[in-house]
Amino acid sequence: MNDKPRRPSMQDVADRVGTSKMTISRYLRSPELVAPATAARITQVMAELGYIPSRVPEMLANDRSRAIGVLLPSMSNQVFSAVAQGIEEITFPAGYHILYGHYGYDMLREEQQIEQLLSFHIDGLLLSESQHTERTLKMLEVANIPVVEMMELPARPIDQAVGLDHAAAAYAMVEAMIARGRRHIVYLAARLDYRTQLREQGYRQAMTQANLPCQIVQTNASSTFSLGAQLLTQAQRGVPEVDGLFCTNDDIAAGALLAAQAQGLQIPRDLSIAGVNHLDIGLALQPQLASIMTPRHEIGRQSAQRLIARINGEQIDQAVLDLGFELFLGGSL
Amino acid sequence: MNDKPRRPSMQDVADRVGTSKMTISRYLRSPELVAPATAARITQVMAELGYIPSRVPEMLANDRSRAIGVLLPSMSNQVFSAVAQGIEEITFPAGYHILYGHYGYDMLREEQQIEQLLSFHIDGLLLSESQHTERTLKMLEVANIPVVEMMELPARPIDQAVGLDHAAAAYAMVEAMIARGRRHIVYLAARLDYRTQLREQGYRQAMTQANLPCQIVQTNASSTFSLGAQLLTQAQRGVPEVDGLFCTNDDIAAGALLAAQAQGLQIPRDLSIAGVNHLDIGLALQPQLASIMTPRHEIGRQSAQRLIARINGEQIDQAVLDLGFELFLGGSL
DNA sequence: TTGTAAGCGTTATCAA
DNA sequence: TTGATAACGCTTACAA
Repeated sequence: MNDKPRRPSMQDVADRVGTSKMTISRYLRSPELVAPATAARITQVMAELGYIPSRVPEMLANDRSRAIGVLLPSMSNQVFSAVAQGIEEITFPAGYHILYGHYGYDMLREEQQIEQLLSFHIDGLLLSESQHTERTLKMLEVANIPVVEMMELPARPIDQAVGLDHAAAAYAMVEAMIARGRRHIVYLAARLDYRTQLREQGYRQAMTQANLPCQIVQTNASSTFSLGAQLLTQAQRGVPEVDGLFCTNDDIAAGALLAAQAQGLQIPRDLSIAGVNHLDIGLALQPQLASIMTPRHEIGRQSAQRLIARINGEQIDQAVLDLGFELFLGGSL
Repeated sequence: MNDKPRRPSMQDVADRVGTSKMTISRYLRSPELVAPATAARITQVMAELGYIPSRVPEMLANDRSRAIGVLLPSMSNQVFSAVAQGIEEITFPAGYHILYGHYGYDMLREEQQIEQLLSFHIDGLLLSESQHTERTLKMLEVANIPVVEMMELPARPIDQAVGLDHAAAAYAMVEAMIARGRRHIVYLAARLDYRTQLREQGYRQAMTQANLPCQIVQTNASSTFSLGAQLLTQAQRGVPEVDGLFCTNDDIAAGALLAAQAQGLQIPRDLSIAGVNHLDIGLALQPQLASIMTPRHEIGRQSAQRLIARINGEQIDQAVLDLGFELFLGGSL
């Protein structure tokens, strides 16, 4: 009942040219092996028909798709769009197509997405997380494709990892706040993913080391500017003497800063505020927001580079690559 | 030379179970047709091997992938992540996998991405733009798959369109500013995509109708908060008496608002500011940012619904669906 | 309840 | 310089 016309195939091109499909195939990979006259006819017919080669047979025959799966936690995170840009700077010239998926910071959805991507026979996989379900690990083991876990530095990576030490970064920032005389620093945490937890470790370590009490305000809600305002209020209620906020990201930090200013507080005189990732919003604020600068673009590039190297069968020297971080102190400390 | 072990196939499962692969295939589609004992063995072996079915043969045999391509302009735009969420609310229960691509607001990259997606035999395509290259149109015609153009209301859609009237929305907002006594309203435009141009039309129409001069400050740079600050400065230089800013999006508007406040200006007393999309940042500002509320989530849902209907061979009643908009006046007018 | 054979679009291999 | 054939993993149609 479905008499939908099929898209033109290599055979259709061959028929019109008056040759076998093998000649068309050959022309596409090594045009110099085809007689110039034939080649000319082929180009013409392909344009006429709007022929687009199918990658599907290659997937079937060689288990190779020239596609790389990339799983991002969200589709509206500037950090990960920078990672994606870094990835494509490497993969595009190398002739790979990227299949993106997102999983909303949810291990189970990550698992489903990986299953989907594997059913498309991807040649390699870039993940934005270092925590996975059992079944994810099993699937990746069986699929036997190169994998790079981005962002963190897992003790035992699936295959390779490229990232930075989030606990150390948090530690450094909180230490800088303490050095400026802040004593009642509260950690504002949202969307309790693993990186948020790592930052909590760094925060706790810095505070404990300075003999200061740890005060954490957290929620599972996802980060927004408004949430930053809410968390500020909660912090002030729980810790009236609060004089510093270390926020798990810049959205929370910016929201808290704007809300504090709306209350009439002077930043940083009355309250120090720091975020993570050094996004553009921090530069638009007055004072500029202190934040941790993360090498996200380079994480994307290095991850893609190392993934493609492994796809090509090269050995890896070191399984985990630490790309470090820097502090931007701005004017809010 | 490449003795990489292949991923387990249906045949591998069959061998271990001691049956033919047909029985495995049958078990996967209609378990009730397989003897319970056999079924039990199959489940067990599939788990042992970590078997994941390949969609590739189906693509080859039936030209059907159960995958839908979605092209977004960027991977860090909250508007489009809401669209994507709306899409998946429909496609996930319907059993479709989404293949995302992004094209950086560039028609040529859109063309390349479409070619890639078609090579994966997608069953349908959702686009975020209504302007395309000639070759894109040709490819889509030949591919003969359903297409929905999201966001705008093209006069002659490729197939179907779901969106809103951006010119009318801009007109309404500028009219509201004029009604509040603003006379020197400048349009701040960044990333000169088609929607930015449509908004310019609306702006011009409202200003002309009120016998006011049109003043436009534009740049091809992509929107950031800092850019909003820069464009404000440019506007002030070009139009010293400026008393209103209509901005092509909330990022620009928020950046301009913060910069204006840093200059000591009172919003809205000295300057009215409005944006587009009603993002969370606008609610965190003081005063809250006037903005155009766009039904992006619903655009995603409706687009997906209508695409799947067409994939299933249903007829379309109306080719273009207008989902409207509302104004949020906030406190910045 | 289970099995056999053919075919989807392309390329590697071998032959002409 | 070009062509014939087999193979990739799975499903449909048919047979047992």
